[in-house]
Amino acid sequence: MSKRAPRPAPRRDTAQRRALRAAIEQADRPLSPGELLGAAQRDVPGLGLATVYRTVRALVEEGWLAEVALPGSPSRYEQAGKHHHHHFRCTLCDRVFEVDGCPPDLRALLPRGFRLESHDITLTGRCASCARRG
Amino acid sequence: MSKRAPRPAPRRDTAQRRALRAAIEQADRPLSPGELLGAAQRDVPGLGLATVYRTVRALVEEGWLAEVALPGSPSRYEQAGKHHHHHFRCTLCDRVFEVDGCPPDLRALLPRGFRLESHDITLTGRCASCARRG
DNA sequence: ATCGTTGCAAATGGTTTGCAGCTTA
DNA sequence: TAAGCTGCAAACCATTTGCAACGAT
Repeated sequence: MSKRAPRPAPRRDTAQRRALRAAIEQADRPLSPGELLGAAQRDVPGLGLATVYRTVRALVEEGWLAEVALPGSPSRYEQAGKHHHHHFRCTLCDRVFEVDGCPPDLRALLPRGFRLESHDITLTGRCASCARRG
Repeated sequence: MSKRAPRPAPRRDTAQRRALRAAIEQADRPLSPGELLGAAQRDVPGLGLATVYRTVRALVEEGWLAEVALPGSPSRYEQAGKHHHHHFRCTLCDRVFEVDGCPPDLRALLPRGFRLESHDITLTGRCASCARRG
């Protein structure tokens, strides 16, 4: 039998990874790679975008981070393991926020014979601060 | 006052555009640029991908075509003007299908102060033919 | 001293644009 | 003919990868 992917190589504890984990833990919303870069560069000024992508990928594989894929906008990332929820994207500031709750009966929308595995709901509009200003 | 975008330049009726419109009209589901290229090349073998993108954009601006943006997958395109609906993407064949209906009360999910402008729901799983086969 | 990790730059994949020639009107 | 179109190749943007230097263990 073929060998299973043996478990991602052991990880080292570097300043870059510590800074990225901290940025995610301190964020109150999912962050894009660019936002992560900016936040983590406060701790590690030389940090490069490639490292952000590599670390994000490693943290996702590790199960610590979750990708938030959005229609027509680059993915954001948030800590994994939260309860089921969806997202809101502000058309003005382009920030993404978590929203609680989920409509029931989504399975009822399915055409006959289709098998539902998951679903994504993205609300779009103005976040509270942008609604106030504009 | 500044001049409004004056209405997209007049359009010419070319074989490429006829082929693309026909492909969209005959499709029973939203198509990706690649799918459109394949379909339209049956009529216009020399058709290039750049022309597909340019034409798609023109048809969208014209209001005849609608973009179907999806989380983590390139956009598909469908005729505009259909009644409100959402989409299903098959994880096996990667085709996208229209699904009717829409859960009520989405506004109830909004955090306080947020203003809702639109929403997208993407269901994911196996389409009928892929569910059967696998 | 290893060997994973990093930054930089080059490579991707999907999409857009510049340009010279072609075509519609 | 003139302007809009088209195909091709180069440019773009977000993301990934090759590689030599770096640094955690």
